[in-house]
Amino acid sequence: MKHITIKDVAKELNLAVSTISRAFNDKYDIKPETRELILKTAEEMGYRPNPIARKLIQQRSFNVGIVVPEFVNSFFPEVLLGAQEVLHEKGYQVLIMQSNESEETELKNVETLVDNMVDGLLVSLTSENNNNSFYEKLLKRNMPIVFFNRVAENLNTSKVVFDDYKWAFFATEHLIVQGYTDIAHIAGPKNLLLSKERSRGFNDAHRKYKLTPGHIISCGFSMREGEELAQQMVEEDTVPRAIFAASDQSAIGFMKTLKNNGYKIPEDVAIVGFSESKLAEHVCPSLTSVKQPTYEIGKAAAELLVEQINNKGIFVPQSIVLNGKLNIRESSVQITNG
Amino acid sequence: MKHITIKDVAKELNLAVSTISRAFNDKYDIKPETRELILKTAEEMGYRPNPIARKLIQQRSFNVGIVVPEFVNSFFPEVLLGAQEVLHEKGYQVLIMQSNESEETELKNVETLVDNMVDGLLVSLTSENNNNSFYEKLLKRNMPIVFFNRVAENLNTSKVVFDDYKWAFFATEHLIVQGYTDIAHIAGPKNLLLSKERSRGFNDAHRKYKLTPGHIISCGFSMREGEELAQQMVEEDTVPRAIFAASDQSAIGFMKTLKNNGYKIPEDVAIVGFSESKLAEHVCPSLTSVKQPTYEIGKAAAELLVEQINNKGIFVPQSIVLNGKLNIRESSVQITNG
DNA sequence: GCTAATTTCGGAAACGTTTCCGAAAAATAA
DNA sequence: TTATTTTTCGGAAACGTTTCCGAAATTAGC
Repeated sequence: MKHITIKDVAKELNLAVSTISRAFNDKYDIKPETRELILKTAEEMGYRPNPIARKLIQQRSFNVGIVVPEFVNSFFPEVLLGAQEVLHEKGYQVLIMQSNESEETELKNVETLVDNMVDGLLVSLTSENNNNSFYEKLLKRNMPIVFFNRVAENLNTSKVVFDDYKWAFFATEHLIVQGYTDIAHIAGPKNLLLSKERSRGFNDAHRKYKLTPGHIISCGFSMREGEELAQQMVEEDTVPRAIFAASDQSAIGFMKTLKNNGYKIPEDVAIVGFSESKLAEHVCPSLTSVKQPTYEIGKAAAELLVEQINNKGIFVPQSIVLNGKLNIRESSVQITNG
Repeated sequence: MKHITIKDVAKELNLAVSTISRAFNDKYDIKPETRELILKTAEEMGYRPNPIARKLIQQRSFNVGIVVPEFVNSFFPEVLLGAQEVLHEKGYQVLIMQSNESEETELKNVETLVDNMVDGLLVSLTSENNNNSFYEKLLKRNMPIVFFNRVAENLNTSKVVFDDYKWAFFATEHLIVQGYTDIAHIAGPKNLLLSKERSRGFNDAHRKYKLTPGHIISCGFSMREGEELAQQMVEEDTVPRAIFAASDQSAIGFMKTLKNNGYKIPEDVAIVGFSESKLAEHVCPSLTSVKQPTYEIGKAAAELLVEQINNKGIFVPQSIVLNGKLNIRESSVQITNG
């Protein structure tokens, strides 16, 4: 690929490169007519300023990087949509990388993005995450970073999270109110803050009703892991009367295996999930789930980031906590009650 | 963000920058000991060669750009996973952009990527696509591009596609064989080649059994559009006995609206989808669908691309056609037959 | 020990921009 | 008109690399 450069335009018009540059950068020490002329012939020649060279000289790129742990489920893509909208609006291009739930590739992704001089970073941690010294270093060097959804507790920067505690509480309460007392919690990966928060909500809901909380079983977010857990419980005959799962995926996997083993949902066991995946509404029976404001998470995170970028790293870290909604569906409604 | 540069390392060791550069580029005109020394102190100082400067001088980036029309459904993310695997293996970093099914942002995305000096492009067109002169120009300038899944007929470059014709044929045949004769086809967006191929398969399957093909109704890929279509058919009382939809999303939307209007699936109308979304297996009733080899599509496309990159644009365009599988489920099995 | 061949390194140009400084040109003031 | 201010533009340095060319240092050949 041969790129047309500013020099080509300068030669064509018999002007200095600095003049061409001025025409493109809207500086006011250029005569309007020459500016028009330059812009016109540049357009004709197919010239576009090379952002690589621009980055090098300006030390800023108007690119921001986003790192997500995965994107085969619709959750993160939806967040990305929100982030992308505000970032495009403010003139940033968005570079997306995904870590495949591996901390190692997560770090590589961040390094690539930093090396490519992104102006800021939006990141959601992998479930493997347990060492944040890398992020600490970046933050010390004034790299604007905001974490979203899967955040690290001890990092001193802006974050936008969902109110996991509250909605785990409500989801559990929904089961309790319907008369269930034997409720187990399929928790998320241990090192994630959101797993802890959801477990805490689960426990506190029990406390409110003076019940002793049921088992909390740590589990991954995937459907497969939900299936395996269910299989194990079926074999050990320890299937509880109700389940509150930390993800829709594990909830659905769990439900599927239960159905295959002759259990009826919700008659035999009631299930509620978390995160409102696309599946929840369409699964049989449809799955009660907590809906997170995905799009808004992305928007909020992006807005905090541009603020950080504009303030060149001097800022007060903010934490935004967003609200959700419990969508009650078939999988958790007590039918055989009276 | 202050970056540590090659000059800093040179100063620290009292060497010329060119020497430092040699140490990092494995050239053989450097003494092994000094090389070791340089690498060690560079590591200590936290120096990493700036890829921006590198791109500028080398005119290549070891980045490839991928642009997809959307990624809230799992199809494209899965393709991306495959592409990413082979590209990482070959030393490329992957920059992902999504076009939101808008041709305008698709073009902007491609421009951004080109401006950022990606070495090659993997693209899947938006459903709006109807003008490929931009891609033609790029190809003339020797930009390596391979299209996948949603390709343009008239562009002279490598493509990897699914055998849409064949599997649309099989899917339709599956319905015919079970005794259905009144089959409608919910087709995809008109300007997409894959829509035409799927319609052609639909027609030819009818021909094989000497049946006159049913209605072909053009429709988007989304669930909402499937719902709207169904609603309209219900009101006009033109609901056929069987449906072959060009996407799972539209199939599921269609099915949902039908169910809400008292139709029974598959007793009243049989449905088969296309693309094997995550939903197909979990929906009620579960949806018969054609499974595409998403991961393999990504891998094949990526391999063709690196080949093009290595051959610097001098290559013979290849078209790879991949095979699939029909997953037969509840939504299409004729029960009330005897 | 001397020349010749080889290895190892430094200097400088280049990539495509932006930006600073100063000079030329134009506009204004006297 | 001349002097002064303002506008408009050109030249050159800078960003952080790589790469070419040549010079110094080392090794080999005799």
